[in-house]
Amino acid sequence: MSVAEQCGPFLLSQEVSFAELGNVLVEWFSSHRRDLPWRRSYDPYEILVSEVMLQQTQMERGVSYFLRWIARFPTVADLARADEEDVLRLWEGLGYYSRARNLLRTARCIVERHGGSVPRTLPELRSLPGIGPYTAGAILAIAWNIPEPALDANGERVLARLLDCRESVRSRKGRECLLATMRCMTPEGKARDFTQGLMEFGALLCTPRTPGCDACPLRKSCAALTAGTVLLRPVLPEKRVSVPLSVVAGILRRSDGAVFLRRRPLGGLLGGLWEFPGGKVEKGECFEEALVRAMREELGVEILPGPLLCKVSHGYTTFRVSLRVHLCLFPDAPGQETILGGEVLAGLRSRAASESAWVAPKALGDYPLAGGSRKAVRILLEKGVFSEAAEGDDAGP
DNA sequence: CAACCGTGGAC
DNA sequence: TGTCCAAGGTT
Repeated sequence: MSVAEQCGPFLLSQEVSFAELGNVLVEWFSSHRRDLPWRRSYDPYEILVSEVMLQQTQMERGVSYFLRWIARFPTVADLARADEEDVLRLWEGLGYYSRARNLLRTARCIVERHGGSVPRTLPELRSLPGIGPYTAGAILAIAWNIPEPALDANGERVLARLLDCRESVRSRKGRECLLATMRCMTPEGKARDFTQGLMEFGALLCTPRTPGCDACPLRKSCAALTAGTVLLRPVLPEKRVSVPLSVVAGILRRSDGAVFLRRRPLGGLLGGLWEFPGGKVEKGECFEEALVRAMREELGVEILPGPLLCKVSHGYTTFRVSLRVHLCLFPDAPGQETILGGEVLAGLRSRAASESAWVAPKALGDYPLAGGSRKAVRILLEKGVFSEAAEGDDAGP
């Protein structure tokens, strides 16, 4: 009990032990568990994929991506043989793209260093790229039924409310307190169902805004409910303000109808994804001026700003982007704005090298696109912007 | 420890 | 429409 006293007034009714509360959650899970594809066989590779895929991702989206992924890469060995391009294509739209590249690296490590089977120890799992404390614990508990605590945002919320924990869940003290509580609560031999049950409970009943306290099997033991602080738990860090940002992108069209895409550098924001060229609108600039400058600085081409094709808004963690997509015109080819001259074409090739491609509109779906460009493509295809010119050959990556 | 890395659903 | 938030990890 000293564990809980460290982070809040501990009001748990004295007759009930943590272990018994753990069993209550296991019991609750047995009758409320959702039927998820990886809960059929608890295949360790499938657990690995699902855990990485569902990091910071909502369940419903995760399931559809998971099914597609398993159909394409049924085993670790299949994934280890894959191209990064294929992997990113299957991940497109899920966000946090380093997860996809790390998952591919992890599969290759498992094949090379562990004979193709997912490790069963904490140090081995933690040494794999993209596997942190949560995911390592989740794999041990869910795939192997080994009692290692795996605390995600759902579990943090449930336990912080149960204890009425006043410490921030980001602080070491708060975290240690909740982890210790989770260890105490894990029923003997039931790590798999308890770990999933705690998360499922947080996702379905003990939700952030509208928790179902009336129907909660832990209500008599919940310190936050007694104290009236349920909606104040867990204590989360303050949000940073989201900064508005104006961005412009240009559509370069070749005479055969193909459009120009470039690939973002690996490692940074949206690393490895494709997008229309362009850049930030600096202070004092209008969108058209920024477009001309960006195309000159980044591709070395002189263009005239063409008509506005669409506007897109797109939010990121720390900023929100207002994107405008313009057609690019060429001063040397009046009246032939969709045709790039041979010199311009050669210049583009030498500047952009392998990190760019001319893509037929119908082949745009073959490229993993960054969020803004993906939204723009959807709009432009709906508007029929690309349907005027004849479609040329697919200029693949 | 703080900052960074995406996206879409809920309200 | 805007804000909050999610089955986190890395640097």
